[in-house]
Amino acid sequence: MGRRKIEIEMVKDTYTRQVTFSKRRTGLFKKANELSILCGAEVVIVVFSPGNKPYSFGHPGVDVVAAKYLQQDPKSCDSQGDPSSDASNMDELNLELAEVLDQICEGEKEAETRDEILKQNDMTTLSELEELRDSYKELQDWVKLRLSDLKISEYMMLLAKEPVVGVQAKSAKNRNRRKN
Amino acid sequence: MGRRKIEIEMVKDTYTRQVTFSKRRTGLFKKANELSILCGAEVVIVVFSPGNKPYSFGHPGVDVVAAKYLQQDPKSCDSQGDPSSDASNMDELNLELAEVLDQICEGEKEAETRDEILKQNDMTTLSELEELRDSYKELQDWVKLRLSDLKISEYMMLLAKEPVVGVQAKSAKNRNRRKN
DNA sequence: AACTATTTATAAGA
DNA sequence: TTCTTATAAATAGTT
Repeated sequence: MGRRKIEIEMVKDTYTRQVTFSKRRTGLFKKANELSILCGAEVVIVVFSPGNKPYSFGHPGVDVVAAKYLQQDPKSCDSQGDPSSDASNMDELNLELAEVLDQICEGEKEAETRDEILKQNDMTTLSELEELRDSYKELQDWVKLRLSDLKISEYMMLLAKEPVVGVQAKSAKNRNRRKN
Repeated sequence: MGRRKIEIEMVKDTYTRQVTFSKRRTGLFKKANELSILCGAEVVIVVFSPGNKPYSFGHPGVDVVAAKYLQQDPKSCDSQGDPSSDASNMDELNLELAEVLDQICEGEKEAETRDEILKQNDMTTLSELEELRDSYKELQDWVKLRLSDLKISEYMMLLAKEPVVGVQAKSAKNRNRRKN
């Protein structure tokens, strides 16, 4: 949308890239603001500049949006990546969070199914006992795996920055992944 | 940018508002994608439609960018659209998250303890069976509770441009979905 | 879902 | 960085 048409690819010149970022970030936030007003929509944006500086936009208060987001069923969330060209790779990345949440929901359902089975059986034979033990261990493994993933990918980075009383040392121990 | 100029204010007609939302959300995500490619920037967007459906965009990935954002010094973040932010409360958020993390670690340790016990016993008596069952159910409950916390923590971090007071470790109560 | 008259965003230049 | 402006891109109203 300027004097010349440009290809959508990394701007090579550093200076030009900075300028482009500033202009387009401004434009993006403006669009977000208009969207929220025109449609009564709630929007949150977080952007990192090429120089790794963070910028954010939020309307209305982020906490309000957060509260709402928490009440959604993860499966109902649409997630979009590159709207035009080679989107396949990015769509995958976009769906990361949703997939994790999906797994969580599935795991919950599985656990309840097992629970139901337990209620209906008398569990007096040894074979059943072993089945139970297997389920139990399976559940444990699932918990450990999921916990490790989430902790490492989300929590540790948070805690790394600003020291949190008492927890850092403890969590550091558990940081070692249990070998997959 | 259309046949006529419009004022930036809530579109009154419901249908028109829906259409406008769809068009503009698409445009917003496209712009975000272009920004990320042109400038090598990282972007995360979360939007709620007027019908309260959530949509999200993220490059390279929602969780990655969110985690990175939280690494930053809150005070260095530019914020637009909601100027009423105060980074000093970030500590509180961190503390809440720390509590959750703490509980997770403890629970994990408990689980491992149980695992050890299981390995050392032969589990042939009925009483032991019942113990196992109790442990199993306890673990399940723990998972359900902890999972809720994780979800909340995750989202809070995603959306935590502003410190959100009270990432309750007990908010699991409010999260009764999947009831079968 | 398409179409297009206009408005809006912005690339290059200053 | 800020402004100017020619041009590309987005989109409001229409079909």
